[in-house]
Amino acid sequence: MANEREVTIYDIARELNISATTVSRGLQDHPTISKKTKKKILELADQMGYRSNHFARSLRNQKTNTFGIIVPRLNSHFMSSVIAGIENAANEQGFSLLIAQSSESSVKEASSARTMFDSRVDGLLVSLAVDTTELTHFDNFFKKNIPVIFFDRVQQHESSVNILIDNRQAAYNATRHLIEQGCRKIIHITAPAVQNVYKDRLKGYKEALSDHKIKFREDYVLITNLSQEAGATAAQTILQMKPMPDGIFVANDSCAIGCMLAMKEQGIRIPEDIAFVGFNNDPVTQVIAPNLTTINYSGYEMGQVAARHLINHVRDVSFISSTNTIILRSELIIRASSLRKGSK
Amino acid sequence: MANEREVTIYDIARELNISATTVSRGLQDHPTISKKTKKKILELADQMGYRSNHFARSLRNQKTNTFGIIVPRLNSHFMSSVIAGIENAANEQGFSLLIAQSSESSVKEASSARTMFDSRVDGLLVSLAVDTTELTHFDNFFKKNIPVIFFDRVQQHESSVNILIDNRQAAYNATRHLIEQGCRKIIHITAPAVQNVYKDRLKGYKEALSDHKIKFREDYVLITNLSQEAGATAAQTILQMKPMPDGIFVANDSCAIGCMLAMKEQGIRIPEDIAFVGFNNDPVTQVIAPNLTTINYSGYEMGQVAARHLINHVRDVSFISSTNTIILRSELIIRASSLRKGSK
DNA sequence: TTGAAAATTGCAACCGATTGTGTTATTTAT
DNA sequence: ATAAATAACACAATCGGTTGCAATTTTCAA
Repeated sequence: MANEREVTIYDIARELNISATTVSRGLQDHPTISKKTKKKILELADQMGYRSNHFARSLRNQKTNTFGIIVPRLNSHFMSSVIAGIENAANEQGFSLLIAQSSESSVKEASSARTMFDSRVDGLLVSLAVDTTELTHFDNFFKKNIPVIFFDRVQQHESSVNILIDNRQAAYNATRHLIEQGCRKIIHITAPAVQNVYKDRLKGYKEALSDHKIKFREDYVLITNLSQEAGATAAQTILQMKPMPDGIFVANDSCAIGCMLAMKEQGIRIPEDIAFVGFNNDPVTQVIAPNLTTINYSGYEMGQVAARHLINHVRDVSFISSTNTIILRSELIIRASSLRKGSK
Repeated sequence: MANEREVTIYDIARELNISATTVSRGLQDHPTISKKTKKKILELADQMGYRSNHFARSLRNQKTNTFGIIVPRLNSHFMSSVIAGIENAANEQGFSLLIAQSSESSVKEASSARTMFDSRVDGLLVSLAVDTTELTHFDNFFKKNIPVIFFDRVQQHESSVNILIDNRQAAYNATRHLIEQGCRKIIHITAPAVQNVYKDRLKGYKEALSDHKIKFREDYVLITNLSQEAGATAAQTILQMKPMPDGIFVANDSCAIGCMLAMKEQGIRIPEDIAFVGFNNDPVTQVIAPNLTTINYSGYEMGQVAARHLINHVRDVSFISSTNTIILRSELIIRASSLRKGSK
């Protein structure tokens, strides 16, 4: 079972009695090679089982045909949808993916970025860790003009594109929905306003309140890490408030779930006592009783859009990088957790 | 913002008035280079911001320092844990990861394998798609002696290693638990016995029945695709059985959940009317009411073990490949979905 | 038939790192 | 002090493909 040597363009050239140059050009469909020669090359290449050597090509071209992806975690429905979308668009165009997770740590994020940089990826797709406050660890990329696209959890940077939803509007709709269901004392559970995902959601929440003449209360905003456990902890805090709040808008589903479970355990009725709205439309929202009202948006699509944009950017040198932000659609999905009988 | 040229070993060599050979060897900590020279090289390299060129090195070494991973889906808690584990072990040793998902299609799996092959990964970690019946699409790897490790969803192959849990035993324990809870008419919902994960679970189920003098009934085994929707469909089938079964062992959690939800909707009480046991210990098992009894095993660990094994295999030429199968620990976690009051 | 434009194809350098072999400098032994 | 052994480093070929420019062949109008 000895390793047979790989077939190279030189082997093909020798066989055909032409130069490696011609083979190389023939394989690339270069216009100066005659159709006849091209055909011969292609056929023989196929027959001999030729496969191009990425490294030789990358070494010469200074291009890798690989994108790096850095996400906080892989294990959410949303993120794996995004990756599926990216994969779909990237594979279609012959790009490979190098994937890393930051585990919500900006330190790990920086180290992954470094790895990606050293791997010479042609572009980077990033959703930021929750504690990432600045983007200096991407400076390498910016300096070398390697395109970086941020999605979902983004931050403004002059030389990169952001792809996300209108978090302010989505949060506004969520909050307004709670208000329309008769809620007046509405809690907002979210993460530190470092990421503007959360900043914007808070803004939307505030605006909805204000538009309905409900006074914003600082103590109604609970800052957590949005984990399921954090939801349970928040529940304890909320249950001790007097008077008891009657609505909760949580900035993600799993935290909302944690909160709901803890409340249910205390005998709180949902939505009668407290109505809930989450964010992301994770499948678990349809497992919990009552089903969780939430904001839905397509990770798959976001991934596709991000990848396609990146591909365009890489392919087209003259790509007009005036695009700064791309906003995708999102919608409120109303389920039992927020539907109060006898309301309005 | 012009792209500055990369620093190469030649630049370092010129600066230090030594040869590139020495720089290369110095960087590799080669024994024939004096400590003094090494130190100088390392320092200057660092100072000049040198980073080694993967491609040049790969081209020369015929090694990529990259592993390929192919999994059915990324969006399960289990799989993302596995990947986290792999990432942890691989990064530690300086390996990069190329990740692809087969979406449970052996066709996509084959195409991903091809991509990985063309990318010249040094090794492959695979969890098979549910409909993969043969491994010919990995022949390329086998032929070239590129190590392939299968995990969780495995198939026997003379030249590859399998890493998994004892599915037969786990299923046996799950079924025995149901029997001990007083169940006598126990359904098993699973996938086609193409993957021996499912074959073994079925075997364990049968053995537990037989050991407790319960007759195995062919019609109590429901073959599905194990999706949540399939669980709901299965529920309808089961509800029409007379007499009604009193226990269900499902080969994964999300299908179990789908089934439970559909049953609850029909007013079936769990576990009083029907007891449930799932498989995987997905977080959602602790969201559903009642919480789902399930089989727990660590994806993270499985990933680490798989990656470490692969690294050893790649590093050590003389690695004794007598290892064929590695079995990891698993355990039954008993929760409310199967705990019947008043039973034994 | 001839000369020039157009169409094809080849030469050779280059991308950056690695390594077998040879060379020079330094020790050690005699 | 001199031969022999050892340490430290350099030469040059190699991995496989790409590309500017030159060389050759074909085509076609005059």
